[in-house]
Amino acid sequence: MTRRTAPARSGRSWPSAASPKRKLADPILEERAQQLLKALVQRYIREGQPTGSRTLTRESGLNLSPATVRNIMADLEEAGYVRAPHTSAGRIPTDLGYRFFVDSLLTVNPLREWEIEQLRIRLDRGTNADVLIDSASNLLSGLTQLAGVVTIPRRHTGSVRQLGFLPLSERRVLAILVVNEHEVQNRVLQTGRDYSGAELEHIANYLNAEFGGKNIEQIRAALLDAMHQDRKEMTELMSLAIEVAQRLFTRPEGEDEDDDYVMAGETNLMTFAELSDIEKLKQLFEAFNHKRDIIHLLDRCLTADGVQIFIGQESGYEVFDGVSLVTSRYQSDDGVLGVLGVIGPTRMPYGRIIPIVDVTAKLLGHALNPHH
Amino acid sequence: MTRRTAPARSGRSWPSAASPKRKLADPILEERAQQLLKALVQRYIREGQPTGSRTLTRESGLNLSPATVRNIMADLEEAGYVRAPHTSAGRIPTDLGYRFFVDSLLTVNPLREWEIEQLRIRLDRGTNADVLIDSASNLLSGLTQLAGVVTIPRRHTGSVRQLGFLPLSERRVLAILVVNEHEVQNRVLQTGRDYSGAELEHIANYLNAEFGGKNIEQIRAALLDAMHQDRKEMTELMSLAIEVAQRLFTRPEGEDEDDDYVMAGETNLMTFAELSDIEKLKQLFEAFNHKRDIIHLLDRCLTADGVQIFIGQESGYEVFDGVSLVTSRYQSDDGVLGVLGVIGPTRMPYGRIIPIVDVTAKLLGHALNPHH
DNA sequence: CATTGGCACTCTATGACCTAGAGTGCTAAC
DNA sequence: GTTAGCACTCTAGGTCATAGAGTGCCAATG
Repeated sequence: MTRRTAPARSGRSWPSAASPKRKLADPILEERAQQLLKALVQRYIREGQPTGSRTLTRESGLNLSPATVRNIMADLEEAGYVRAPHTSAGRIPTDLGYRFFVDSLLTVNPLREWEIEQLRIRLDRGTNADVLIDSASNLLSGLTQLAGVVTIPRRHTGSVRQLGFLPLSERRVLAILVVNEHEVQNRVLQTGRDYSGAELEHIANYLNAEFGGKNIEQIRAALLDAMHQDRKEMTELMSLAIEVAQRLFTRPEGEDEDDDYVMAGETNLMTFAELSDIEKLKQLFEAFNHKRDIIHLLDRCLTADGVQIFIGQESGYEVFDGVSLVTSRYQSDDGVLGVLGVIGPTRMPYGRIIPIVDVTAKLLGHALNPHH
Repeated sequence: MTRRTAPARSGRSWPSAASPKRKLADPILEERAQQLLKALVQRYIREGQPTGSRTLTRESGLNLSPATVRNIMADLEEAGYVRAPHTSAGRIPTDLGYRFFVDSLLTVNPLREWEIEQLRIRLDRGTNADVLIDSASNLLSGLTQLAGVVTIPRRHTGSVRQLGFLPLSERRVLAILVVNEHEVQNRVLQTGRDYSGAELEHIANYLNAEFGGKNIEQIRAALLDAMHQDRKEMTELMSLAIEVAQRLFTRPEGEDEDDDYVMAGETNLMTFAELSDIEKLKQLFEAFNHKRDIIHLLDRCLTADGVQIFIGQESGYEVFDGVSLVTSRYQSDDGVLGVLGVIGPTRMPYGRIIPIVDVTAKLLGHALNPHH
């Protein structure tokens, strides 16, 4: 199991030095406090209800009286790890409590070999990329009974395999770009003058020879170079080709935001008590539809390897109150392709979710490897 | 305003002959009953609460005592047009009541000229079809504060403008199909043997000459014809071309269901009291995600012109309990393209919704006309 | 001096009970 | 055929009492 890494902005650690008032500095007490916190979080994830000191003594395995537990809980509350919904309820974890739990207390249950095998079968190489993305998101949602989300790989990471043109009408040419073996992109170019079929074919040949196998970033760089060369040194064909390629690889205006994601199982979230507030639920679903914020959030996970977790409002978005996100980026041999993950109530079984996300990311990345 | 037509299976009319027990046969009473039903439905759409006899006397404009109204209401209840949630609440309309209301009692408020103008601006010709579809669905949802839905035009209605091939690797050829001026389809063909670029170009030329301008249905028919001709009579080129075209226009297996729709504003439905039952809401949203049933329902609207209305479970789907659908098909000069509409609680202001759907359908159809 | 038993206190959830109000159905009078 | 009157029903909402869970604090303890 890969080590879980905390998102950059919230990489908090247990405040052993920053003891708020009294005993938490004592290593023994601290150990006990951790055990209790662990028991509390686990139980809350299971039952969804506040837990009192009496129950906790039983559950934690520690040999302590309820009174002692009460003292410790008071400390934990002061430190911000737990809170009481009202005076005479038990305690429940805060976001900070969950954070400490997933960073330091969590024991992960790895998937069984046959479960991985199941996943592997359903994420088979050689299937169309779009279908794979869909499958992955459905698998995530199906296995976890939460919402699954997978970002669609960015276009410009793929390498161009082939390039062709098709004259449409005067001054309009359809450019076809085959990326990554299977993926096809089309773009209609308005040209300054007519091009004959033969001309287009020559241009295509030239560009294929020049740029075949490179990825779009590289091609852009090469084009920039070519621009700065003296036109005199080029054949007419070359400069024509460069001009066309320029139009082709310069992203049209509004289209720079081609990021998108696929989500499945959102409806699973409707059954959770913590989201039964319909207004909140509505706002969450609106965020899903809006996509921009979610994309932004997911993009933040592109930088770090391994499984990452956003707990509640840590993400910075209000709608994520009570909601957590477990993600991992997925990558093929060509590099990072995107991010996938699971969205659910903060009270989710992390020990099960994390390996699912982890393995799915790896298998999806593998399945998207360019064929040889 | 176009006349609203009832869906085929529910084209009920007022049972003037089938009077259940007593006075409904009397034309005067019938008239009054209708007026009362109208007042009841209108008020319920506005207020969302059961209405009693006293209120109804005031609201209906009729000069009757509450006691008389009570009698009439009892008749209407027996006939199935209204019902009482409990003994001492007022009455609310049943699905049947709504049906009669929209078929015979409804007065539609046409849109103001400037409202139409607004719509026209936002559904401008010359925009990309996908963007238009999105806009339409957003407009529907925005204007009505309900969920807007637009089916994506079926592929095979468009006419093929151009056709080209791009050799990928040995035995794999990318076929490019330009349909309807702007829309591009790609398909990878696994071929039995290698084809040279020149061969492919010849084939493309032949097929373009043969099939350019025809729509996909026509092409399939032509291909079927060609199949039955004696092979001996064809040049090798022709038979090659036919073979390739066969593969190209024969829809791959699982892909026959390429129907799809775009929905916007589903979240608007979450605020309605009649859907506050979270389990029901969940099922409805699952139906939206599932798509198949919804598509099937929308497809039923393809056959009839004008605005159509499905009220509650009339549609035959349980999830539509308490939910109605107002639709219209939209069409360009080339024929019917698809269906659009609004989904909302049965208690929706039909008088406003109907013209919105009607006008949007017309404008969208117009905007999707092939350019000249 | 950390731990614990004891105790007073607080807060919630639940159910019983009551009442006001809205609306009905029926009957008898008009 | 219509209506006034009346007994009846049902709900929404409020009050009240109670049981139960859990706390915080204090004084006792090993």
